[in-house]
Amino acid sequence: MGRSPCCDKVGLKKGPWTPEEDQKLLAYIEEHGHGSWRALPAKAGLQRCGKSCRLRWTNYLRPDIKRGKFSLQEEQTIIQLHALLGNRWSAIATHLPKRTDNEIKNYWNTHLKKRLAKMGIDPVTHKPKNDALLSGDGQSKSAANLSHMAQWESARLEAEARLVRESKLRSHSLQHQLGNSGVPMPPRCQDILKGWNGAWSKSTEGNGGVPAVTAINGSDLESPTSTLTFSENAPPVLTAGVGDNSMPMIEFVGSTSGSSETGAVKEEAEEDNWKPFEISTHVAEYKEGIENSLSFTSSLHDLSISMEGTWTPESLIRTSGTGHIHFGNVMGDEGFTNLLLNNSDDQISLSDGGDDSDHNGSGSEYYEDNKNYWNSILNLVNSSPSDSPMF
DNA sequence: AAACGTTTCAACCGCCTCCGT
DNA sequence: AACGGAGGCGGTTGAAACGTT
Repeated sequence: MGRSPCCDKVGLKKGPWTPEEDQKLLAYIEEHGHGSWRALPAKAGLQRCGKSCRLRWTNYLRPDIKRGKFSLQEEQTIIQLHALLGNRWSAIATHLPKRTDNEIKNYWNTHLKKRLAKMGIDPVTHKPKNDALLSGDGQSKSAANLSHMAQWESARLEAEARLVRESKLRSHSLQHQLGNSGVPMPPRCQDILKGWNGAWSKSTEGNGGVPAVTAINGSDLESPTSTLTFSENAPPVLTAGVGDNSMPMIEFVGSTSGSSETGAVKEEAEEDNWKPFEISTHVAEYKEGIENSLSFTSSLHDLSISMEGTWTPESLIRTSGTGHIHFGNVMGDEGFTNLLLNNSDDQISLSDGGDDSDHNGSGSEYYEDNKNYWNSILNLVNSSPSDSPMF
Protein backbone atom coordinates (compact mmCIF):
# COMPACT_ATOMS: atom_id res chain seq x y z
CA MET A 1 0.00 0.00 0.00
CA GLY A 2 1.00 3.58 -0.01
CA ARG A 3 0.95 2.93 -3.64
CA SER A 4 -1.08 4.87 -6.11
CA PRO A 5 -3.70 2.80 -7.85
CA CYS A 6 -3.12 1.86 -11.42
CA CYS A 7 -5.77 4.32 -12.41
CA ASP A 8 -8.33 6.57 -10.84
CA LYS A 9 -10.71 4.12 -9.30
CA VAL A 10 -13.19 6.62 -7.94
CA GLY A 11 -16.57 5.67 -9.27
CA LEU A 12 -15.24 2.74 -11.17
CA LYS A 13 -17.15 -0.49 -11.17
CA LYS A 14 -15.64 -3.70 -9.89
CA GLY A 15 -16.71 -7.28 -9.86
CA PRO A 16 -18.35 -9.43 -12.50
CA TRP A 17 -18.86 -8.00 -15.91
CA THR A 18 -22.36 -7.60 -17.27
CA PRO A 19 -23.24 -8.62 -20.81
CA GLU A 20 -23.71 -4.95 -21.63
CA GLU A 21 -20.21 -4.13 -20.51
CA ASP A 22 -18.86 -7.05 -22.46
CA GLN A 23 -20.67 -5.84 -25.51
CA LYS A 24 -19.28 -2.34 -25.15
CA LEU A 25 -15.75 -3.56 -24.73
CA LEU A 26 -16.03 -6.03 -27.54
CA ALA A 27 -17.52 -3.50 -29.90
CA TYR A 28 -14.92 -0.91 -29.11
CA ILE A 29 -11.95 -3.23 -29.55
CA GLU A 30 -13.34 -4.71 -32.71
CA GLU A 31 -13.64 -1.27 -34.17
CA HIS A 32 -10.62 0.51 -32.79
CA GLY A 33 -8.37 -2.08 -31.29
CA HIS A 34 -7.56 -1.73 -27.63
CA GLY A 35 -4.85 0.88 -28.01
CA SER A 36 -3.99 2.30 -24.64
CA TRP A 37 -5.79 0.27 -22.03
CA ARG A 38 -5.81 3.14 -19.65
CA ALA A 39 -7.59 5.36 -22.09
CA LEU A 40 -9.91 2.68 -23.36
CA PRO A 41 -12.64 2.68 -20.69
CA ALA A 42 -13.49 6.32 -21.19
CA LYS A 43 -13.53 5.94 -24.94
CA ALA A 44 -15.63 2.81 -24.77
CA GLY A 45 -18.01 4.26 -22.22
CA LEU A 46 -17.11 1.84 -19.50
CA GLN A 47 -16.92 2.56 -15.81
CA ARG A 48 -13.98 0.25 -15.41
CA CYS A 49 -10.29 0.71 -15.05
CA GLY A 50 -8.10 -0.12 -17.98
CA LYS A 51 -6.55 -3.01 -16.23
CA SER A 52 -9.91 -4.60 -15.65
CA CYS A 53 -10.77 -4.13 -19.31
CA ARG A 54 -7.53 -5.71 -20.41
CA LEU A 55 -8.08 -8.66 -18.15
CA ARG A 56 -11.63 -9.14 -19.30
CA TRP A 57 -10.51 -9.04 -22.88
CA THR A 58 -7.50 -11.30 -22.59
CA ASN A 59 -9.13 -13.84 -20.32
CA TYR A 60 -12.64 -13.94 -21.62
CA LEU A 61 -13.71 -11.87 -24.59
CA ARG A 62 -10.86 -12.49 -26.97
CA PRO A 63 -12.28 -14.38 -29.93
CA ASP A 64 -9.46 -16.89 -30.08
CA ILE A 65 -10.08 -18.33 -26.67
CA LYS A 66 -10.99 -21.94 -26.34
CA ARG A 67 -13.14 -22.73 -23.39
CA GLY A 68 -14.21 -25.94 -21.81
CA LYS A 69 -12.47 -28.99 -20.58
CA PHE A 70 -8.77 -29.46 -21.05
CA SER A 71 -7.79 -32.37 -23.22
CA LEU A 72 -5.40 -34.99 -22.01
CA GLN A 73 -2.71 -33.62 -24.24
CA GLU A 74 -3.23 -30.20 -22.81
CA GLU A 75 -2.98 -31.63 -19.33
CA GLN A 76 0.25 -33.35 -20.17
CA THR A 77 1.65 -30.24 -21.69
CA ILE A 78 0.78 -28.20 -18.65
CA ILE A 79 2.31 -30.67 -16.26
CA GLN A 80 5.45 -31.08 -18.23
CA LEU A 81 5.92 -27.42 -18.87
CA HIS A 82 5.28 -26.73 -15.26
CA ALA A 83 8.06 -29.13 -14.39
CA LEU A 84 10.37 -27.05 -16.51
CA LEU A 85 9.06 -23.57 -15.96
CA GLY A 86 7.40 -23.56 -12.62
CA ASN A 87 4.51 -21.17 -12.14
CA ARG A 88 5.25 -19.20 -15.25
CA TRP A 89 1.74 -19.42 -16.51
CA SER A 90 2.10 -17.01 -19.35
CA ALA A 91 5.03 -18.94 -20.75
CA ILE A 92 3.10 -22.15 -20.38
CA ALA A 93 0.09 -20.56 -22.02
CA THR A 94 2.05 -19.78 -25.16
CA HIS A 95 2.31 -23.51 -25.71
CA LEU A 96 -1.37 -24.08 -25.35
CA PRO A 97 -3.09 -22.33 -28.18
CA LYS A 98 -6.31 -20.59 -27.23
CA ARG A 99 -5.82 -21.10 -23.54
CA THR A 100 -5.16 -18.21 -21.24
CA ASP A 101 -2.60 -18.13 -18.50
CA ASN A 102 -5.34 -17.53 -16.00
CA GLU A 103 -7.26 -20.56 -17.13
CA ILE A 104 -4.17 -22.72 -17.03
CA LYS A 105 -3.28 -21.44 -13.61
CA ASN A 106 -6.76 -22.20 -12.35
CA TYR A 107 -6.74 -25.61 -13.88
CA TRP A 108 -3.40 -26.38 -12.36
CA ASN A 109 -4.47 -25.29 -8.93
CA THR A 110 -7.81 -27.04 -8.98
CA HIS A 111 -7.03 -30.22 -10.84
CA LEU A 112 -3.50 -31.04 -11.81
CA LYS A 113 -1.78 -30.13 -8.61
CA LYS A 114 -4.05 -32.40 -6.67
CA ARG A 115 -3.68 -35.18 -9.15
CA LEU A 116 0.08 -35.08 -8.98
CA ALA A 117 -0.07 -35.03 -5.23
CA LYS A 118 -2.22 -38.11 -5.31
CA MET A 119 0.31 -39.79 -7.52
CA GLY A 120 2.93 -39.11 -4.91
CA ILE A 121 4.64 -36.45 -6.96
CA ASP A 122 5.41 -33.13 -5.42
CA PRO A 123 3.60 -30.64 -7.66
CA VAL A 124 6.21 -28.00 -6.94
CA THR A 125 9.36 -29.93 -7.67
CA HIS A 126 7.80 -32.69 -9.73
CA LYS A 127 9.81 -35.10 -7.71
CA PRO A 128 8.49 -38.11 -5.92
CA LYS A 129 7.51 -37.15 -2.44
CA ASN A 130 8.92 -40.20 -0.74
CA ASP A 131 12.36 -40.29 -2.18
CA ALA A 132 13.66 -40.83 1.26
CA LEU A 133 11.66 -43.97 1.62
CA LEU A 134 13.29 -45.39 -1.45
CA SER A 135 16.70 -45.06 0.01
CA GLY A 136 18.38 -46.90 2.78
CA ASP A 137 19.86 -43.62 3.88
CA GLY A 138 17.01 -41.27 3.59
CA GLN A 139 18.58 -38.25 5.15
CA SER A 140 21.73 -38.15 3.13
CA LYS A 141 19.79 -38.98 0.04
CA SER A 142 17.46 -36.11 0.63
CA ALA A 143 20.37 -33.79 1.07
CA ALA A 144 21.89 -35.03 -2.13
CA ASN A 145 18.63 -34.58 -3.92
CA LEU A 146 18.35 -31.07 -2.66
CA SER A 147 21.79 -30.31 -3.93
CA HIS A 148 21.10 -31.79 -7.29
CA MET A 149 17.80 -30.03 -7.48
CA ALA A 150 19.61 -26.78 -6.94
CA GLN A 151 21.93 -27.66 -9.77
CA TRP A 152 19.02 -28.42 -11.99
CA GLU A 153 17.32 -25.20 -11.12
CA SER A 154 20.52 -23.27 -11.58
CA ALA A 155 21.04 -24.80 -14.96
CA ARG A 156 17.53 -24.02 -15.94
CA LEU A 157 17.77 -20.41 -14.91
CA GLU A 158 21.05 -20.06 -16.67
CA ALA A 159 19.56 -21.40 -19.82
CA GLU A 160 16.56 -19.17 -19.50
CA ALA A 161 18.67 -16.08 -19.08
CA ARG A 162 20.77 -16.95 -22.04
CA LEU A 163 17.82 -17.57 -24.23
CA VAL A 164 16.24 -14.33 -23.29
CA ARG A 165 19.36 -12.63 -24.54
CA GLU A 166 19.52 -14.71 -27.63
CA SER A 167 15.89 -14.33 -28.41
CA LYS A 168 16.65 -10.83 -29.54
CA LEU A 169 18.92 -12.26 -32.15
CA ARG A 170 16.52 -15.00 -32.95
CA SER A 171 15.72 -13.86 -36.42
CA HIS A 172 19.35 -14.27 -37.35
CA SER A 173 20.10 -17.34 -35.40
CA LEU A 174 17.97 -19.72 -37.35
CA GLN A 175 19.64 -18.81 -40.58
CA HIS A 176 22.98 -19.06 -38.90
CA GLN A 177 22.35 -22.48 -37.56
CA LEU A 178 21.16 -23.80 -40.83
CA GLY A 179 23.73 -22.05 -42.91
CA ASN A 180 26.95 -22.28 -41.02
CA SER A 181 27.20 -25.72 -39.69
CA GLY A 182 24.75 -27.64 -41.70
CA VAL A 183 23.65 -29.08 -38.44
CA PRO A 184 20.77 -27.06 -37.19
CA MET A 185 20.36 -26.71 -33.53
CA PRO A 186 17.47 -25.05 -31.84
CA PRO A 187 18.86 -22.48 -29.45
CA ARG A 188 16.32 -23.44 -26.89
CA CYS A 189 17.41 -27.02 -26.75
CA GLN A 190 21.00 -26.11 -26.95
CA ASP A 191 20.75 -23.77 -24.09
CA ILE A 192 18.89 -25.87 -21.70
CA LEU A 193 21.27 -28.67 -22.36
CA LYS A 194 24.23 -26.40 -22.08
CA GLY A 195 22.93 -25.21 -18.82
CA TRP A 196 22.21 -28.70 -17.79
CA ASN A 197 25.66 -29.86 -18.66
CA GLY A 198 27.12 -26.73 -17.21
CA ALA A 199 25.68 -27.58 -13.88
CA TRP A 200 27.04 -31.05 -14.14
CA SER A 201 30.45 -29.90 -15.22
CA LYS A 202 30.67 -27.41 -12.42
CA SER A 203 29.69 -30.01 -9.97
CA THR A 204 32.34 -32.39 -11.15
CA GLU A 205 35.16 -30.05 -10.48
CA GLY A 206 36.94 -31.44 -7.51
CA ASN A 207 33.87 -33.24 -6.52
CA GLY A 208 33.49 -36.90 -7.04
CA GLY A 209 29.97 -37.05 -5.84
CA VAL A 210 28.33 -35.69 -8.88
CA PRO A 211 27.70 -36.70 -12.39
CA ALA A 212 30.46 -36.88 -14.91
CA VAL A 213 29.32 -36.98 -18.45
CA THR A 214 31.36 -38.90 -20.90
CA ALA A 215 30.91 -39.54 -24.57
CA ILE A 216 31.60 -43.13 -25.27
CA ASN A 217 31.67 -43.46 -28.96
CA GLY A 218 30.00 -42.24 -32.05
CA SER A 219 28.58 -43.55 -35.20
CA ASP A 220 26.80 -42.06 -38.09
CA LEU A 221 23.21 -42.31 -38.73
CA GLU A 222 21.69 -42.32 -42.09
CA SER A 223 18.33 -41.09 -41.16
CA PRO A 224 17.97 -37.67 -39.77
CA THR A 225 17.17 -37.81 -36.16
CA SER A 226 17.78 -35.80 -33.09
CA THR A 227 20.78 -36.74 -31.15
CA LEU A 228 21.75 -35.55 -27.78
CA THR A 229 25.45 -35.75 -27.35
CA PHE A 230 27.11 -35.40 -24.03
CA SER A 231 30.79 -34.90 -23.81
CA GLU A 232 33.03 -34.14 -20.95
CA ASN A 233 34.53 -30.93 -22.20
CA ALA A 234 31.96 -29.61 -24.50
CA PRO A 235 28.39 -28.72 -24.04
CA PRO A 236 26.02 -31.38 -25.13
CA VAL A 237 25.05 -31.03 -28.69
CA LEU A 238 21.58 -31.63 -29.73
CA THR A 239 21.37 -32.28 -33.38
CA ALA A 240 17.70 -32.10 -33.87
CA GLY A 241 16.31 -33.65 -36.92
CA VAL A 242 13.13 -34.77 -38.41
CA GLY A 243 11.98 -38.29 -38.20
CA ASP A 244 9.60 -40.06 -40.43
CA ASN A 245 6.81 -38.40 -38.68
CA SER A 246 8.27 -35.02 -39.45
CA MET A 247 8.40 -34.24 -35.81
CA PRO A 248 11.62 -33.18 -34.24
CA MET A 249 12.72 -35.78 -31.82
CA ILE A 250 15.28 -36.29 -29.18
CA GLU A 251 17.21 -39.42 -28.86
CA PHE A 252 18.93 -40.73 -25.86
CA VAL A 253 21.25 -43.62 -26.14
CA GLY A 254 22.47 -45.00 -22.92
CA SER A 255 25.06 -47.61 -22.20
CA THR A 256 26.33 -49.36 -19.20
CA SER A 257 29.90 -49.33 -18.04
CA GLY A 258 31.23 -47.83 -21.18
CA SER A 259 29.75 -50.37 -23.49
CA SER A 260 27.71 -49.03 -26.29
CA GLU A 261 26.22 -52.38 -27.02
CA THR A 262 25.63 -54.18 -23.84
CA GLY A 263 22.71 -52.89 -21.99
CA ALA A 264 22.39 -49.95 -24.26
CA VAL A 265 18.95 -48.56 -24.29
CA LYS A 266 18.00 -46.61 -27.31
CA GLU A 267 15.39 -44.06 -26.81
CA GLU A 268 13.36 -42.64 -29.55
CA ALA A 269 10.29 -40.57 -29.44
CA GLU A 270 7.69 -42.08 -31.62
CA GLU A 271 4.96 -40.45 -33.48
CA ASP A 272 2.19 -41.19 -31.13
CA ASN A 273 4.12 -40.95 -27.96
CA TRP A 274 3.21 -37.49 -27.16
CA LYS A 275 2.05 -34.56 -29.16
CA PRO A 276 2.14 -31.69 -26.80
CA PHE A 277 0.84 -29.10 -29.12
CA GLU A 278 0.57 -28.14 -32.66
CA ILE A 279 3.86 -27.59 -34.36
CA SER A 280 4.48 -23.93 -34.43
CA THR A 281 5.32 -21.93 -37.45
CA HIS A 282 8.90 -21.76 -36.35
CA VAL A 283 9.23 -25.44 -35.98
CA ALA A 284 7.74 -25.80 -39.39
CA GLU A 285 10.30 -23.37 -40.72
CA TYR A 286 12.95 -25.18 -38.85
CA LYS A 287 11.85 -28.46 -40.29
CA GLU A 288 11.76 -26.97 -43.72
CA GLY A 289 15.28 -25.79 -43.27
CA ILE A 290 16.36 -29.23 -42.32
CA GLU A 291 14.62 -30.78 -45.22
CA ASN A 292 16.19 -28.29 -47.53
CA SER A 293 19.65 -28.76 -46.25
CA LEU A 294 21.80 -30.51 -48.78
CA SER A 295 23.26 -33.17 -46.63
CA PHE A 296 21.86 -33.50 -43.26
CA THR A 297 23.46 -36.20 -41.30
CA SER A 298 23.56 -36.37 -37.63
CA SER A 299 25.90 -38.18 -35.43
CA LEU A 300 24.80 -40.58 -32.91
CA HIS A 301 26.77 -40.87 -29.79
CA ASP A 302 26.28 -43.25 -27.04
CA LEU A 303 26.58 -41.73 -23.74
CA SER A 304 27.39 -42.89 -20.34
CA ILE A 305 26.82 -40.78 -17.38
CA SER A 306 28.55 -41.62 -14.20
CA MET A 307 27.17 -40.43 -11.03
CA GLU A 308 26.86 -41.09 -7.40
CA GLY A 309 23.73 -40.75 -5.50
CA THR A 310 20.81 -39.50 -7.43
CA TRP A 311 20.62 -36.68 -9.80
CA THR A 312 17.59 -34.53 -9.94
CA PRO A 313 15.36 -35.43 -12.13
CA GLU A 314 16.31 -38.82 -10.99
CA SER A 315 13.00 -40.12 -12.12
CA LEU A 316 14.36 -39.74 -15.59
CA ILE A 317 16.91 -42.35 -15.11
CA ARG A 318 17.69 -45.51 -13.44
CA THR A 319 20.90 -45.78 -11.55
CA SER A 320 22.76 -48.97 -12.08
CA GLY A 321 24.90 -50.68 -9.58
CA THR A 322 27.95 -49.29 -11.28
CA GLY A 323 26.78 -45.79 -10.83
CA HIS A 324 25.88 -45.31 -14.43
CA ILE A 325 22.58 -43.98 -15.34
CA HIS A 326 20.45 -45.06 -18.21
CA PHE A 327 17.94 -43.08 -20.03
CA GLY A 328 14.78 -45.01 -20.20
CA ASN A 329 12.42 -45.39 -23.03
CA VAL A 330 10.52 -42.41 -24.05
CA MET A 331 7.06 -43.15 -23.01
CA GLY A 332 4.67 -44.72 -25.35
CA ASP A 333 0.96 -44.40 -25.41
CA GLU A 334 0.81 -46.35 -22.25
CA GLY A 335 3.21 -44.15 -20.41
CA PHE A 336 2.42 -40.76 -19.12
CA THR A 337 -1.14 -40.82 -20.27
CA ASN A 338 -1.95 -43.85 -18.23
CA LEU A 339 0.10 -42.63 -15.41
CA LEU A 340 -2.19 -39.68 -15.26
CA LEU A 341 -5.37 -41.50 -15.91
CA ASN A 342 -4.80 -44.54 -13.83
CA ASN A 343 -3.69 -42.66 -10.82
CA SER A 344 -6.15 -39.90 -10.83
CA ASP A 345 -8.01 -41.55 -8.04
CA ASP A 346 -5.65 -43.93 -6.42
CA GLN A 347 -2.37 -43.23 -4.86
CA ILE A 348 0.47 -44.73 -6.76
CA SER A 349 2.11 -47.58 -5.01
CA LEU A 350 5.62 -46.67 -4.18
CA SER A 351 8.38 -48.98 -3.30
CA ASP A 352 9.34 -48.66 0.28
CA GLY A 353 12.85 -49.79 0.18
CA GLY A 354 15.78 -51.40 -1.52
CA ASP A 355 18.79 -49.75 -2.98
CA ASP A 356 18.78 -47.84 -6.20
CA SER A 357 20.40 -50.57 -8.16
CA ASP A 358 17.64 -53.02 -7.82
CA HIS A 359 14.09 -51.96 -8.02
CA ASN A 360 11.76 -54.77 -8.65
CA GLY A 361 8.05 -54.94 -8.59
CA SER A 362 6.35 -51.73 -7.67
CA GLY A 363 9.62 -49.97 -7.18
CA SER A 364 10.65 -50.76 -10.68
CA GLU A 365 7.34 -49.61 -12.00
CA TYR A 366 7.69 -46.54 -10.00
CA TYR A 367 10.99 -45.75 -11.58
CA GLU A 368 9.65 -46.58 -14.99
CA ASP A 369 6.75 -44.21 -14.53
CA ASN A 370 8.86 -41.38 -13.33
CA LYS A 371 11.52 -42.04 -15.88
CA ASN A 372 8.87 -41.68 -18.50
CA TYR A 373 7.61 -38.61 -16.80
CA TRP A 374 10.93 -36.84 -17.10
CA ASN A 375 11.66 -38.23 -20.50
CA SER A 376 8.50 -36.70 -21.76
CA ILE A 377 9.56 -33.41 -20.29
CA LEU A 378 12.85 -33.57 -22.09
CA ASN A 379 11.04 -34.54 -25.19
CA LEU A 380 8.96 -31.45 -24.82
CA VAL A 381 12.07 -29.36 -24.58
CA ASN A 382 13.06 -30.63 -27.93
CA SER A 383 9.76 -30.30 -29.64
CA SER A 384 8.81 -26.89 -28.39
CA PRO A 385 8.48 -24.07 -30.84
CA SER A 386 11.74 -22.28 -31.27
CA ASP A 387 10.13 -18.94 -30.74
CA SER A 388 8.91 -20.04 -27.45
CA PRO A 389 9.58 -17.86 -24.45
CA MET A 390 10.02 -21.03 -22.55
CA PHE A 391 13.59 -20.37 -21.56
C1' DA B 1 -35.61 -29.66 0.90
C1' DA B 2 -32.21 -27.55 3.61
C1' DA B 3 -27.83 -26.97 5.48
C1' DC B 4 -23.24 -27.40 5.00
C1' DG B 5 -18.84 -28.27 2.78
C1' DT B 6 -16.10 -28.27 -1.39
C1' DT B 7 -14.77 -26.90 -5.90
C1' DT B 8 -14.38 -23.82 -9.63
C1' DC B 9 -13.00 -19.82 -11.96
C1' DA B 10 -13.56 -14.85 -13.03
C1' DA B 11 -11.66 -11.01 -11.25
C1' DC B 12 -8.73 -8.25 -8.34
C1' DC B 13 -4.35 -6.79 -6.25
C1' DG B 14 0.22 -5.59 -5.99
C1' DC B 15 4.66 -6.32 -7.73
C1' DC B 16 7.68 -6.56 -11.67
C1' DT B 17 9.51 -5.48 -16.19
C1' DC B 18 9.83 -2.87 -20.19
C1' DC B 19 10.24 1.24 -22.59
C1' DG B 20 10.24 6.03 -23.58
C1' DT B 21 11.92 10.37 -21.89
C1' DA C 1 21.50 6.80 -15.04
C1' DA C 2 17.17 7.86 -13.17
C1' DC C 3 12.44 8.26 -13.43
C1' DG C 4 7.65 7.36 -14.44
C1' DG C 5 3.95 5.35 -17.12
C1' DA C 6 1.93 1.30 -19.07
C1' DG C 7 1.28 -3.35 -19.52
C1' DG C 8 2.17 -8.03 -17.89
C1' DC C 9 2.39 -11.50 -14.47
C1' DG C 10 1.40 -14.56 -10.63
C1' DG C 11 -0.87 -15.03 -6.16
C1' DT C 12 -5.06 -14.66 -4.04
C1' DT C 13 -9.95 -13.87 -3.20
C1' DG C 14 -14.77 -14.56 -3.11
C1' DA C 15 -19.12 -15.55 -5.24
C1' DA C 16 -21.43 -19.04 -7.64
C1' DA C 17 -21.98 -23.72 -8.70
C1' DC C 18 -21.86 -28.20 -7.28
C1' DG C 19 -21.83 -32.21 -4.19
C1' DT C 20 -22.84 -34.47 0.14
C1' DT C 21 -25.20 -35.39 4.30
